[in-house]
Amino acid sequence: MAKEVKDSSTEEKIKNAARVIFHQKGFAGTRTRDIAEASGINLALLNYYFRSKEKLFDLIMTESLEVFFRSLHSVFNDPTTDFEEKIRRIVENYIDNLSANPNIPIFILSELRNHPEELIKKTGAKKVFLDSVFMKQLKEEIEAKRIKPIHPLQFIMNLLGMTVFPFVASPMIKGIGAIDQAEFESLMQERKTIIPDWIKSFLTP
Amino acid sequence: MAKEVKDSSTEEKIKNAARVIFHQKGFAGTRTRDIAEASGINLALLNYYFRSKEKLFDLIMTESLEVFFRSLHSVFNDPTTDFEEKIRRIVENYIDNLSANPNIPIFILSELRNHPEELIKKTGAKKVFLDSVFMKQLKEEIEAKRIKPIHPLQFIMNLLGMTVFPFVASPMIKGIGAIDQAEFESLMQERKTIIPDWIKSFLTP
DNA sequence: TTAAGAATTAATCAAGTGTTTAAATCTTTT
DNA sequence: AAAAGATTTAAACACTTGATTAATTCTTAA
Repeated sequence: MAKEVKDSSTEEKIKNAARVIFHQKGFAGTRTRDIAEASGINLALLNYYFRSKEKLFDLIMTESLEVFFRSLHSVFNDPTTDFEEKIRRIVENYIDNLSANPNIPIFILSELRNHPEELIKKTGAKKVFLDSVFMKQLKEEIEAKRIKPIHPLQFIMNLLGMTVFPFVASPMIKGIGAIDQAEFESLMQERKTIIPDWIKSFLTP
Repeated sequence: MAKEVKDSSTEEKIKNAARVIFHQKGFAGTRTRDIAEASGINLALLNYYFRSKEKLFDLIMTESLEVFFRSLHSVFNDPTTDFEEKIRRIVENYIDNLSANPNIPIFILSELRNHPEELIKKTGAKKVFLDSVFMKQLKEEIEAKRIKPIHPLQFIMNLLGMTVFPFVASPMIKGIGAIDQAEFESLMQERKTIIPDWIKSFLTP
């Protein structure tokens, strides 16, 4: 009956440390001893609670995919918002999520090279993106000639590129711009409003 | 005096195999035995020619940074091309380079999280980007009110985001779009012309 | 209170990993 | 052709790493 205590102490401590380190160094770069040390627990407890490094990793990865994809599902499929409004919400939602978890994109994308198929399947990415209300609305807007014709994937690449890439490349951005974390974050906040503006301007006929 | 032979056989074989595997799996995920096997050489030869896994890695990383950054230096600083022309050339140059070396961006960016400072310094990124003729021209265009005002870093993030991100996220793009490598490449070719169009459209006042 | 189960610990194991060694083979020079 | 040097090889070494074990401490239920 130590379930409640467990969830909020040892088990959770391990998971939190694991998330930070996995996000920073990836699966191969992370040693179970690092996780144990960072969470202040005995090495054996990692296997006691999670069976193996890989099981723990899968847990963190599933959670991370949830943050990266699932939070968008509702926005993409909200029937009550129009196309423009969805763009604003997607960008804002993403930038908020990634500001709180800045290492998630590079973590997911770099692990993705090792197991592309299964991870993609896990996300249900196709459902979330291409089969969404958002994409239907994009096509409608194009048919109604309210926006310029564009391949849906080209559009998604622009949207994600402009929104996600700065987080993937943040050390590089900070380096070439000679700015610190605070300035970087402020630029990201600014992007919440200007990315939708840019998108609108290259979509309008 | 076997120097000529050496460069074109064993040493080069190791380097080529190392490049492929490092690009795919990163430093931590690569085992020297994998490199040896992939290049068909005895394990000890890796240390015979390159001293250590880390020295070999540094060599590959330096080369990769060269591809990723230095090829742009001349384009960024060409005084004979105007602002618009430079955008076209940068995008085309990048897409050509990355089509030939699609794993370089995710490789560099994921290794970058471990050693941000030194790697950034190695690239001379600030010189290549912010202090370039290209950025001077951007400021001139803004002052002359020929384009909308924009923070140089915001501009660079859009340019790189739209150009580089698809390569970083290619497994994801292919997954969510249900397309194969050939279709992906064709989309990338298309982007060579449409990215400059998009940029132009959101820069014009 | 005490027995039973859960949680924690230090020590250890077995496999994996980067590297080295010493001998063998090949190449070049005289 | 023989000596000297470069290259290659199989084997081993030293260390790391994920995982397990067996004992100990803590917690809970009767």
